[in-house]
Amino acid sequence: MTLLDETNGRILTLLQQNARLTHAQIAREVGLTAPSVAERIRKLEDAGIIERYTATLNPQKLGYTLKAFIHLTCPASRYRAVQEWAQNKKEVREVYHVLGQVSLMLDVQARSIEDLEKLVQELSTFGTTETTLVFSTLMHQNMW
Amino acid sequence: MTLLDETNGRILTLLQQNARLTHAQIAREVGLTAPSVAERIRKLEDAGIIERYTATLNPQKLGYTLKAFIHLTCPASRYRAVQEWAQNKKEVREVYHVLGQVSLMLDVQARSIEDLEKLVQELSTFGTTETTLVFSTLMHQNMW
DNA sequence: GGTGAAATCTTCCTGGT
DNA sequence: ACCAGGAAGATTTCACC
Repeated sequence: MTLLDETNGRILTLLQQNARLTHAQIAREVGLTAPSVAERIRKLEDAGIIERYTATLNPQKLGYTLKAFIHLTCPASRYRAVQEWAQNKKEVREVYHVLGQVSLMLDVQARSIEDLEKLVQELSTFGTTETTLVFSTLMHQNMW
Repeated sequence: MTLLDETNGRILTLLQQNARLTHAQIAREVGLTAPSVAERIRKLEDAGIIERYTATLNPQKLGYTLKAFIHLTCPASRYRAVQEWAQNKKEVREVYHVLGQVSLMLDVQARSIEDLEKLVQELSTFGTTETTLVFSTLMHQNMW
């Protein structure tokens, strides 16, 4: 068996849709037994294809009503400082190092416009920022 | 009990770190019994705070060696067409509707530069594009 | 790689405080 | 809201193909 055959593809799709499915439930879907599904999943984990299992929370319900991307242009020597600053901010979801004039891109969420303003102000100490506010997410796709 | 007390916060943190933890394991961590943890999780799900449980796959291991954001400026009347196009593309992870001159922002992955070029070319039929290639992800933060 | 069966653990349900 | 106990079901391990 190759690690990315049809059956494992279906297992990956199922686990992306619901990571708490039991091996028995998955086994029924793909036409195998539970131990055999468990073995396949273990190999996918060992190979690093499955990185982790995570619960996705609803930002709105936690008070984060705004989502934005902040492009930060700053010297590479400040990257570490930005990263350390970001570590303590629940508002910062991800920090990307990107190619081009803009050097860092931050995926952020905020509880209010004032909250967002504060983030941008603090980031301004590192370099120049450009903020793109998100209206809505039109689509989300699974990986497999 | 309020739905977002200290205990539920810890449960949410644990489930974000590993969505496949058993109720018994979580119960040991937070000092409760399994049925009581199960009840709390059920309420968090019902309230929509927990949206879903998902397996996170490693894009690299699936052949997606490139990550990029594509900003697409196009008339609002084309949004639906873009969305339909994106639906059939495994390369497109998310589509955001954003404020400003740029109207849509696509989070994409590609297997090669040629693959990325093809995406950009196809998107060009909807409007003007600007692509930001991602070097690396410096940080990822949990929500709670 | 896969199965089937036994031992162990988890979950689900009920009833009690 | 939480706990305890028991039934039902899931996981894990192992011998076998």
